[in-house]
Amino acid sequence: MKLSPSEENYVKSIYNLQLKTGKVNTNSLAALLDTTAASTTDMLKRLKSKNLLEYKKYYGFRLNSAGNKYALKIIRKHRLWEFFLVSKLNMEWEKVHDIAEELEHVSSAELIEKLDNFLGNPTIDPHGDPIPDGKGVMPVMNQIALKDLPLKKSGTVSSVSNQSRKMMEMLNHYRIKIGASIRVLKTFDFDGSLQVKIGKQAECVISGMAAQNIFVYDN
Amino acid sequence: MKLSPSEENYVKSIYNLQLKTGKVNTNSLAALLDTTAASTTDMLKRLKSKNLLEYKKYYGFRLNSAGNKYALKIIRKHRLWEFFLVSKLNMEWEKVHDIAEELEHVSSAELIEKLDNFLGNPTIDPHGDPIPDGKGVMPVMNQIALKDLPLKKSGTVSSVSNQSRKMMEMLNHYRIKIGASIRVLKTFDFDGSLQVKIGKQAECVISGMAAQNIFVYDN
DNA sequence: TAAAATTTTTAGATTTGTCTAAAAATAATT
DNA sequence: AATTATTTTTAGACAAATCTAAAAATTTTA
Repeated sequence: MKLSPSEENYVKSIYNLQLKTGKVNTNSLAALLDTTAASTTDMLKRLKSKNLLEYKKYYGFRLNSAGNKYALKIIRKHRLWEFFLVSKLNMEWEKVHDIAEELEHVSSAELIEKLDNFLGNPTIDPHGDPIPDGKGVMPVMNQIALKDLPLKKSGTVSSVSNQSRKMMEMLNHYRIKIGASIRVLKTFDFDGSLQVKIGKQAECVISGMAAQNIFVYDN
Repeated sequence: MKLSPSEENYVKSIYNLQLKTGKVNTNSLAALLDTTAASTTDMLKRLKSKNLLEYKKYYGFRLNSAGNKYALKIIRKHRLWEFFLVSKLNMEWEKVHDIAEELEHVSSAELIEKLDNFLGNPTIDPHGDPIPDGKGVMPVMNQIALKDLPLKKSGTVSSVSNQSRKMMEMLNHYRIKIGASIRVLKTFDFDGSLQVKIGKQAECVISGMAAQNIFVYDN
């Protein structure tokens, strides 16, 4: 079954809200999609009639398994396109989201599987979010603070807890990008700082404070 | 100005019909877009109101310079995406048209310029059609029959006049693909056959009949 | 040139996705 | 528990893009 771009956006947003906050209500969904509660109710009925949603009026709603599957398909497309835009076209990761919002609605399944292969079957997108596989299975990745990554074990930078300009300035200096591989070689108990190796760069030292705010996938 | 996908499809189709047959009328446009004459009239009015079209009812219509420019932008996007699908994702050129029909409506200009660079600024798409440059200028390419290509001069296979299974079988055998580089080394007056070099393959001989039906850009 | 055929346009309806404003149901507060 | 506030749904309208059927204009044919 093929949904319209608009229907797909609702399905995706419901999925995201379910993940993040557990419960979704009409108003929060409307707010996320920058639309009205009335339009949202209309769409909920439509999605129910297409058997993607459990919905009882005034009571609540949530995606059923078909809806979940559909959502994961869109999220997979979105994140693969983001990966493409950053890794192949060298676009900045702050800019790719909006473009991927359009690309994710292109329908060909063959296209997406070939794109996935072309990109080397990545599992994390440029924002550090995991990419579901072709069967819609989200890779389970344990996200931990860099300071808790076992010595010598390599991790993949997944996110930063503090997105301030100062933090960004520092990440920039160390050339730490989301998706970069990182390894802790030594810790200094005196001040909690760590000696790390980032990608193929020369080893360097970062503070415990920084290592507390940088998160990695423990892979 | 940003048009809807539907409006873009009309603009593009008008452009293509103007190129191919010189004159466009409501019915032929409706046929090409697989819609009705009534819908087409509606859209002609819309495009006129957006100043992309000269249109007098019952008299006729054609794109003005803004409409032409817009059409070339869409065609550029379509052909660059086709090139991407074939050259990077290894899709078959018969399959890429429909996917490019969707991709061409993705709006980011930065995306298209970066894609163009990533692909190496190609000038011919996988179907042998020229790709307009970033300013909307169509590369002027002289298309001639392979049999008329001057000796030693290299050309780029642009199209074949006969798309029968038999023709395809032969092209396959010679590994002649659209976009391939080709050079005529010698002609045999006895039967009109030609000795040619295709890409980096070993030299071989093809019949005059074949060379009459294979077209190349004289570059 | 008058009748027939074709092309183009209009009129009115339909679907999708949206909106505002008001009503109904639920939740919070005193 | 009654009132107030919030959330959700309905009712009705609107714009975009489409359709069918009929009318109007143009072209072809006899």
